Amino acid sequence: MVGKEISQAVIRRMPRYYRYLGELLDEGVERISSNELSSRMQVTASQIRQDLNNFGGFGQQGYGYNVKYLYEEIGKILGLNEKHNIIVIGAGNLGQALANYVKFEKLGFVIIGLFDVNPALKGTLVRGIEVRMLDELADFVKDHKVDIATLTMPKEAADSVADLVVSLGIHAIWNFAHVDLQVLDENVVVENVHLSDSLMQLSYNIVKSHTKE
Amino acid sequence: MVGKEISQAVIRRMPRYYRYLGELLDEGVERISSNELSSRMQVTASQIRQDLNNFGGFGQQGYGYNVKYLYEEIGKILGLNEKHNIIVIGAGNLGQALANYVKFEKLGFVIIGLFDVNPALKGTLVRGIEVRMLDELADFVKDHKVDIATLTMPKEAADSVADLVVSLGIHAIWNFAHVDLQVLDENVVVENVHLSDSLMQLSYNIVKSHTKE
DNA sequence: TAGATTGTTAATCGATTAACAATC
DNA sequence: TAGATTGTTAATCGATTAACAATC
Repeated sequence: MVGKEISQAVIRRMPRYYRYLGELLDEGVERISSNELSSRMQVTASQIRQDLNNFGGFGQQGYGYNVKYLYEEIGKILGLNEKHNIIVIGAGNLGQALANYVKFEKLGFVIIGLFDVNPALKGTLVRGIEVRMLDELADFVKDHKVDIATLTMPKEAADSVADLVVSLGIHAIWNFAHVDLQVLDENVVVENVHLSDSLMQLSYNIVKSHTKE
Repeated sequence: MVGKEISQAVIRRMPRYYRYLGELLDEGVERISSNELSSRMQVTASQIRQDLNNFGGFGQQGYGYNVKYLYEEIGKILGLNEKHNIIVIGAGNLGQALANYVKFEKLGFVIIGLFDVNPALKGTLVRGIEVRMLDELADFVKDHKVDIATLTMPKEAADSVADLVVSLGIHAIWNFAHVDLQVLDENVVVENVHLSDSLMQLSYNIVKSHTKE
């Protein structure tokens, strides 16, 4: 059954709600109204209520939202109630940086494997994880549950690696390669992080702010 | 003078146009119609024409767009005709990974300095750039033109470092710390890269694709 | 009960798509 | 000139905001 489709605009905001609720929880705040949250987050209270009601009625009239409950519910919506095993393909600087990120693990994303094609890296340890060669991936996937494949290799190689991971049954790709992956399989979800696009957007805004003055 | 405001939705698409036009240029394609580009990029031809016409009439009726010309014009819109000097504050794994990214340099973004507060890192060389201590930043900024400060430190420190760089006259921040920076100065532009938000969005889509089946 | 605040419907605003006159 | 394709206006669609009845 397919529920009513929730727009990407809403989904992009959910992690931010999750973060703010986490902070409130740390501060010991027990309940919060859409109005208070609104002034903290600089979004309208109306949007908060609309966004949340895409997923269910988490609040209570006259009371507001219970912080802990809402935090946990959003966590579930985002799939954070389950562990996700991640592999990183491309053990260069970025791949290693990602493997070293402790924060991800706190959210339930555990990096269990690092792969590369460069024989010089074989066996290198990154945060206790040894770098394997890409041709060992098929065997690795047989022995380990892999939920997400992170791609950090140069763009020229990205499409063929994406094909490989999909053929091995991995259904989620976190793509840092600067291409639009040609993944035809409908069941594969792809999330792109295009760092140079982000830098160009910043650069655009710099130009704009100069012409304003 | 302030021109009509161009929406963020449009600006987010510009780097993608730039990328596709670069590819066409490499392929030796001289001209392209909004229709051909449309089928390559999987967006509507109408949107392409609308987007471009926010910035000017770059095409020619009956002909289409000259690839080289349009590529260069979008480059100018994105500020890529000028070099940008970048410093990275936080010389941990991510900071070092960013400093090692050759791709940015090709786009005119040159990393000229690396800073940290950890004395153990002092003097370490990353791609020929030595890591300096954060208290040397004020002097560094006097001697070097710094266009963009990249923040990769833990979120707890991000706000005070943002204040520091702004007080030193840096007007653009590329923020990787997982907070919404409280920069009050209207003239400072901030671009956020929230990697864990991205991972959570992926995770959401994984959950969704499972419930669909 | 009265007051507060949600959940939800209606109104507005903005972004995308369609259509077509202008023009190369 | 005829054909092609832009630039731009008009129509549609979707997302945000406002309003308010439901209800705790």
